[in-house]
Amino acid sequence: MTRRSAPSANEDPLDAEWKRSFRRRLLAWYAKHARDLPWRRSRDPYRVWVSEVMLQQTQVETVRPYFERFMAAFPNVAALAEADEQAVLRLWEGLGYYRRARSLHAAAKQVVADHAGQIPGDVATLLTLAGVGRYTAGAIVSIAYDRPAPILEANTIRLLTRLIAYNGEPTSTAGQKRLWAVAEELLPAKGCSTFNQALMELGALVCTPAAPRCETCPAETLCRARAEGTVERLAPTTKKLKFTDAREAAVVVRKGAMVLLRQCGPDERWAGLWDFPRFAIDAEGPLFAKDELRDKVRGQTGVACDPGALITTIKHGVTRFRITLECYEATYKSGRLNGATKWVRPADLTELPLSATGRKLAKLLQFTTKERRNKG
DNA sequence: AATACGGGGAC
DNA sequence: GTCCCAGTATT
Repeated sequence: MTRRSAPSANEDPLDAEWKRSFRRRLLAWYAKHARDLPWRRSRDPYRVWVSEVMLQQTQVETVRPYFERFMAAFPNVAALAEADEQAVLRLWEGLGYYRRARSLHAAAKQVVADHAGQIPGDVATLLTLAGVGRYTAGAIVSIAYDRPAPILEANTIRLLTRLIAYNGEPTSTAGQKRLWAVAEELLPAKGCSTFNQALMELGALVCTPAAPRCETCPAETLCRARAEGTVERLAPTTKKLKFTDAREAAVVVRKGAMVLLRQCGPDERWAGLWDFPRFAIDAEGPLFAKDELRDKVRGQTGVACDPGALITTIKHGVTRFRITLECYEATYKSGRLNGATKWVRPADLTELPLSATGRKLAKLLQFTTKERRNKG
């Protein structure tokens, strides 16, 4: 185990002149290097809020097109509050973490009902909104309202950890506490909107996880880790997770031109989204799975079917699972649908919000068996 | 303090 | 393949 120097050295108040210098250099750098991002074109609190929620654990380039579409469909908080949740989820499809979309929609209703349609401008009130945590609240207060509120997220955790050469675990409770304090201490009295965005931008473009561009960093001579030569030896700012393999089956039950879909319940993964009947399977391979498929489709939908050929196998990762999804054909035999289940024409699947694998399978259904084979 | 929650980009 | 991403809520 490597001996680290005493953490107490990291707890010292930051030098006032050092802080001024850091702020000045950071802002000068940002003035030159800020990216043109759609959510930076105005400080409308609604736009900032939507962008911040979309950006939670999601990369900027991934969010960009989603943000544009979402704002076109729901240009203000009233429009979002009045929207149908299915429409909101459909626009969120592919972005992941669908609870964000449901929370955002619920919070929009909260804002209309409890705050006269005005997005709150203080952290404490923002924290009462669904899906708004300490980071997002701080981001809205600082970026949209240009008022002092610290932020701490992936980019700035890494940046600040290096800047002060934090020698504990940045992901620990103590580490987070310290880094939030640093974020607050660095915050200028004025210009918090630009400052916080600049902090994140520097983390995203220069103070990167791998191969940070220290030679071009405006804070190079102020950075304690750079001075110590520990930039790439500090404790990681993210936790790694181990994957578990899982085998699942999805079943395309056909009844004439229709296929069977079910809506995921509020307490399961993909809550609110639709998917083909889908479940974990124990049996090995198509020849042995039929009885199990029949039983589980019936249990999940109330419908009896006759399972047939394997259509395709889809591999994908979701949260901590590495899933191998076997997709089977089946024909309807009998039985009535239970609650959240319905028959849908394949062409109409475009209107439903589906999981990524559900969408992949839905797209395949547009083709004949022979065309699918040719696609490999 | 640990875990659940998605999907895709970058290497 | 692995790592990571403008986190939040729940247990």
